[in-house]
Amino acid sequence: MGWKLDSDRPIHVQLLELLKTGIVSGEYEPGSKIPSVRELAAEAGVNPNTMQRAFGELERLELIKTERTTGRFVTDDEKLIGLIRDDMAKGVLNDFVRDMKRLGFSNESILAFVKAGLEEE
Amino acid sequence: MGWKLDSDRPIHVQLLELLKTGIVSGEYEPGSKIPSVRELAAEAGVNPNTMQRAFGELERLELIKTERTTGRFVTDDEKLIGLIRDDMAKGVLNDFVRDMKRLGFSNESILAFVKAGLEEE
Amino acid sequence: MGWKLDSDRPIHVQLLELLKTGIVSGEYEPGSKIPSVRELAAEAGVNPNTMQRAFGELERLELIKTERTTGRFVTDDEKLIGLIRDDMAKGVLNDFVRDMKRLGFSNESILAFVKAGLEEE
Amino acid sequence: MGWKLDSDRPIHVQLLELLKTGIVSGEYEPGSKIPSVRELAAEAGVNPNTMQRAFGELERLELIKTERTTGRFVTDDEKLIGLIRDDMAKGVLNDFVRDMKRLGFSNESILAFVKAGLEEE
DNA sequence: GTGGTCTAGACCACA
DNA sequence: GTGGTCTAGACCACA
Repeated sequence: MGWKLDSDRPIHVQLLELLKTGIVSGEYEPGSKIPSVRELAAEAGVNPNTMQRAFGELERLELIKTERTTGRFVTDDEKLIGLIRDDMAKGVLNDFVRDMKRLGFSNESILAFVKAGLEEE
Repeated sequence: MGWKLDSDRPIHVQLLELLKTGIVSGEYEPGSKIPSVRELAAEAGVNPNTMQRAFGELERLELIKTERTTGRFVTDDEKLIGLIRDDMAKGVLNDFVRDMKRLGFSNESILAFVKAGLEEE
Repeated sequence: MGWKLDSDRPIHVQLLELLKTGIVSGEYEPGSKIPSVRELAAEAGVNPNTMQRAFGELERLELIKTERTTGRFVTDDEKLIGLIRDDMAKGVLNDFVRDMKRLGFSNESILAFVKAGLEEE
Repeated sequence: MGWKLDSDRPIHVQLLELLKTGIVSGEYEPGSKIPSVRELAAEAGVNPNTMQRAFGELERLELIKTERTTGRFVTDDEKLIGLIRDDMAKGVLNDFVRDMKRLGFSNESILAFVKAGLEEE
């Protein structure tokens, strides 16, 4: 997990973003145990309270479940994970399309450009 | 021209980006006159020196030509404009692909996702 | 380093010229550290910003490399240094030949004159 | 005659330089009549007094002679003209050699460089 | 009016 | 300490 934080947006929002990405990308597998708040806070170099806040938001999204005494676990509801993944992807896609249109690209040329770019790799 | 600046990256870099976008998107037409440094600086809410710096960089890219006492003009080299447009687009695409892969998308699924997203509009 | 500046040409251009000369002549050795902007600015009696601008241009020529927080270093690409030295020499030669021709000298007489002048020393 | 003047050195010195060059280069032929002060002053865009001063210095060098009622004439002493020409050339050469040495050139390499440069034309 | 230059001085990140 | 950025404001040449 790369904990690259900037000073622009609230830290807890950035942590949430990173944790969500970790889960939807499969880095933290469905049903698996997540490291403790203290541990992750130390890793990311933030105050445990801030990391705790990000976890609270993760929990509200039902991406993690807390089981007293044993710790926190990634949800095993893979459908939910998929939905959130698609939601995040939609955000990324929207930004991408917006930027391409600013550069004067049409829908068709965007698609062609992506196709060409992916084949090229 | 929307002059949305953040405090993250140097302002002159952001101004350069916006001006480049304005040119490659055709908002500033090839061969046309560009508003004066003072005018644009006031519009963007920055110091004229900072805007001037962005212009210096634009000029090094040969996207504009300066005529003392009359002002600055967008290059009429449309081929060059096209090249730079493609270059910027490549940057945008790379960021997009990188973010999508972080979310666990494969090349194929990225393409499908883009396709679906564009048709949906 | 003699910092003789006139009021004829932009100071930053003159500084660039002097720094380039310092590098191609070997006064600043390949790979060696260059004094800080503030130091050189004080030495030359100019504003640090102006010296910084000259450095920016030096860097664009790739004659120096900047390492944040440690300082700037002369490139160790001796081939490049040689190329730029020859380039500057060509400029000096052209001016010389132009002036001699204005005085009515032919190519042959210029060569003879240089030869005589150099032997004389 | 190109009357390019800068604001750095005294105007009359620059005028003298230009007139001397005109004579030693043969543009103003030995023994020929020179245009009037008024005329030349107008051409160069300077005050006639300033041009007059330059002429006074030219006269002191005996490069021109004034004949009352008929006007001013370039000297017909071609030997003198030659001496002054060489004197000016020496100045030009000295500056050239100084600049080349600053660039790290030795006497031998200067000569070779001049030779190569002249042949190349 | 236009662009170009320069200074003085503040403030930032990084190590 | 290092380099990098930005502002405010003055002044210049040119047409």
